[in-house]
Amino acid sequence: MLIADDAAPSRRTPATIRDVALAAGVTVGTASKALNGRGQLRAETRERVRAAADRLEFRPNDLVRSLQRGRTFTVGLLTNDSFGRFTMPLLGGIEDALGAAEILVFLSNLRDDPEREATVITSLLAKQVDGLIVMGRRSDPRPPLPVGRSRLPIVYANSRVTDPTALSLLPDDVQGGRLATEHLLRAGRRHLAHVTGPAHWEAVQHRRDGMAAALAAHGLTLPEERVLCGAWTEAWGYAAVGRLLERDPAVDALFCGSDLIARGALDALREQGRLVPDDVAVVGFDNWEIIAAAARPPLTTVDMNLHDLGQEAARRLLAAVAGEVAAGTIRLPCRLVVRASCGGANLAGSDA
Amino acid sequence: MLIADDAAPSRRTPATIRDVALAAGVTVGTASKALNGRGQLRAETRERVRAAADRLEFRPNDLVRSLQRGRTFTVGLLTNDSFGRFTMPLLGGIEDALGAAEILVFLSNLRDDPEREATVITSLLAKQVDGLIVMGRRSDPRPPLPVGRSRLPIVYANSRVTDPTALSLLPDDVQGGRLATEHLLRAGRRHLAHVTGPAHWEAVQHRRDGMAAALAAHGLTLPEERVLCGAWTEAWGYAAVGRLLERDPAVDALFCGSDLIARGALDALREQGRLVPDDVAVVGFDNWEIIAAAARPPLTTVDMNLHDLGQEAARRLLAAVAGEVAAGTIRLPCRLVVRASCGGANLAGSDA
DNA sequence: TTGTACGCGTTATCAG
DNA sequence: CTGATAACGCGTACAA
Repeated sequence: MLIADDAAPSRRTPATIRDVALAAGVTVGTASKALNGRGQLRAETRERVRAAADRLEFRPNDLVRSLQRGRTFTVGLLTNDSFGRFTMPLLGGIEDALGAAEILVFLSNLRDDPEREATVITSLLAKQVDGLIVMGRRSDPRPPLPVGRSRLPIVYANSRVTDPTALSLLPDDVQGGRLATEHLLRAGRRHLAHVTGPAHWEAVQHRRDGMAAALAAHGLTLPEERVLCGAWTEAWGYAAVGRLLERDPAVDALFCGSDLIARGALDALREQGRLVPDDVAVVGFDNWEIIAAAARPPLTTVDMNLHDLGQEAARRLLAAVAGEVAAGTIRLPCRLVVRASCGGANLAGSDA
Repeated sequence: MLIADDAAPSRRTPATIRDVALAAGVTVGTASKALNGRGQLRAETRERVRAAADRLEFRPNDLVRSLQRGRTFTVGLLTNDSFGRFTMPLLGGIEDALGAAEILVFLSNLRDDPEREATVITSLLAKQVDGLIVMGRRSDPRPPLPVGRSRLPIVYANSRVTDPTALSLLPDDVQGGRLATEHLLRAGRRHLAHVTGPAHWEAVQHRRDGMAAALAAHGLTLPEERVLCGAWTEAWGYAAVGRLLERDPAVDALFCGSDLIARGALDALREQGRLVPDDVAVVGFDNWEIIAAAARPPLTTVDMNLHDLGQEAARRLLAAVAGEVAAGTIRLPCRLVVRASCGGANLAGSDA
């Protein structure tokens, strides 16, 4: 039964090392050595094998390599961000850090569906991914991933977990809030207000804390009534500014919890006849490029450096794969992107 | 040297079927049968094996299965869309169609970098993906993917290719343009204008053609000067409306080539004191939810059904994997999402 | 310098 | 009913 298969080099099925060996007139073992530069081979033989491999477009099957090495050079990226505006920059950073290592990323949108989550994780485990990077909501900490006893390295990126032994990377929202506020102060503003997202979000609290701290450093306070918590939407930004200006017309600067909120705020300000930045300076948060740059005026905003965060997450994951253990929460600094909504770019520079 | 390994069930390394067999006191082959429901086994044996597998949290290694079956149950998704607003809905659809089959998606952002493209494709091929779905710019057709002679099934989704033997799925922009225009006509408008993206984009031409066709069906024409081609940006939408109203104040309806353009247009209209939808009705394109819904007024717009397109792409890919051959360009219908920018929703209904 | 044989984890076939 | 063995594609000691 085990007659050697048809000698015809059928192009339908990808060439295996056997085909190459056959074509080069050597055995499989020799072909392997020739292609991997191992062992002692006559240069002529090596060349002959290489030529055959080229001709046949031979590509070593990574499944086998993975099987042998016990590593697949793949990682899973789990997200719940259906719009992708957080996923894509992260993915970019991850790919940058992983690309060099020729590691590929399985991306799956869990859509907050625990059932999907379970099946996807099962598949990912079966496919022997080297590790997992988990993104998620940043409001309530999510339960640790149900990976059973598997030793799979996991990094939580831009998401919180209830597991203290887990490693998670988050933007430093406190510092981000400080950054925005200091910029506003440098612009000479003294009556700052804050329009932001739902109060229970940790990020909301942190950004506010950062703002308060920066103000305190200048002998200023952030009165309760100048902090408006609502939703992460344009509509809320618009509505909030209406209320704010009504009860506190002296406000000369606005720190918004997101670019979308800032867009709404800018609209409201314009309609109320307040000039930005002359009357009111505005800083956003997210640096959602396509939104912030198109604002009128273009929005100065805080960038969470998600690309870098992705890179760092991937590096940490690689380290974990290599056996390094780490736990806890790491905060990565944000960065201010100066556009026009706070006045000339001349105030930039003296950032941390 | 080949002493059977330490009997201690070390938890560090995932359990293999050998561990299970050992624990259940059977051979590997029997264990396999027990777990897969194959062959004739005594119920007691089957149960014993299952119990052992459970206890050890045994998970079959997909690498091996893939190796044997010649299929990995993975596909690659290649994109250049760095914002992810087209990628994510597509990914959603793809996962929906693939999820049932327990297929996972490698996502890679090529970033229009041919070098990256080459290495990623090499990796993907090495990892033996079952197929590829390629997204890309829809302006100039991209060259076919450099996959050599490999028989890898490829579907181009929301992107054009120069290869006539390839299969590509695109939104039906002509129909989309018609949809938008008919809606405007139903609203009683007769002086329509079109503000859209760069003239050389095929999508721009198609949407315009659809618009012209719908108008023609009502005995109307689309004069050259009421079509403004520019960029896919808010700023262009804003600027275009300025020009348009100046030279043609009678315009009572605007079909915009994208939601972003529409946002810019809405801003300009508001500032010129034109009421939307009373004075001018506006329809956008993309249904970029977060942008369109937050517009003032909320934007009626054409949805490209990218989720469905993703699903269909995945199904086609699966069919191709199964041996079915297909080529050509398939256009999938768009859908109108009615919000407030054209007046009451009462005009909806009689769509194709 | 090259060939042989084994192992990676699993399934399937065939023998017992 | 269960066990042994080949095979998937490749790398690698070890033998020749």
